[in-house]
Amino acid sequence: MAKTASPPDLSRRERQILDVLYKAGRATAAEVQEAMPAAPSYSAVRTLLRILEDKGHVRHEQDGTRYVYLPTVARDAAKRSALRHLLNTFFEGSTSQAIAALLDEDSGRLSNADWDRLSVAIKRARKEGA
Amino acid sequence: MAKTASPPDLSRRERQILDVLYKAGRATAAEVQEAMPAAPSYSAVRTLLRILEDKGHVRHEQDGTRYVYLPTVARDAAKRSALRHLLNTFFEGSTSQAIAALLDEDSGRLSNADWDRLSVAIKRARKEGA
DNA sequence: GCGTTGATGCTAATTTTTTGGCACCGATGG
DNA sequence: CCATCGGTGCCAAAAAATTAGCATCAACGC
Repeated sequence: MAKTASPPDLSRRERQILDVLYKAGRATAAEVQEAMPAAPSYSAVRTLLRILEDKGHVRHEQDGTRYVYLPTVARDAAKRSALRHLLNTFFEGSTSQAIAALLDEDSGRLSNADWDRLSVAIKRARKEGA
Repeated sequence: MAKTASPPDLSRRERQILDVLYKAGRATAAEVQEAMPAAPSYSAVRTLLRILEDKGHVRHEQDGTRYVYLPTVARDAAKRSALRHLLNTFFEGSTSQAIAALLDEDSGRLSNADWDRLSVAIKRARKEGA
């Protein structure tokens, strides 16, 4: 079972950092710090990043002098895992309930193109599933 | 701003407990313990529940001799908040992307009734939104 | 060549979490 | 009435997370 963005085994700060990385895709320690809520010191952030790297949640690439950090678990896998967790916690595992909630949430902000894309996706998914 | 099921300010155990409570709706300390991943001692769980109560995330009702715990923030609000967080972290805030992911996730498990309900929900949402 | 800047590695100290233990209390039933 | 059972409250110890400091090193500009 892969790690996720909100697995039950990460500390508060670790989670925050991973969230930032998933959102940004990749970031330096400084960038992570900026993006963090109630950010701690730069030094603290770096330490956390190193810890996350130890645990295997994060890796880094060298970019000139500095490091750029990335999540190890593919965004996509993390995404799925997070979705599943949310589904189980709040939607009794029901996909359709979740979709309904999403629609309810901000139907107003969807463009016509969005709606069309959605209709298509649904038709396609329905066929595939059957 | 209300608290959610995965707010950046809860500790690991606190989050786990809150997740359990949101999923179950209400539960005694013992039930919470059972439902927890890698559960600690009963005593530890009770302490955490008391802490969560202090912080205002949880309240309890008396049921005969014992306590039954409930989240203070309505399930619905927590749900929304968690959704929004997920959207921002993994879907660039895009509702339609998220829905697409949900459909992709397990289209196979949706019944015809589910699909129909979904279609209706979408049509309705589209009208309302415009 | 040399100081300054901006990064890193490591480590120690602090703070928070997490845990379990123990005393107490009401209900139950022998 | 007393012992037991299942719960609670409080507290202190242990473990983990969080934080910051300091030494070091490469690149850059003067």
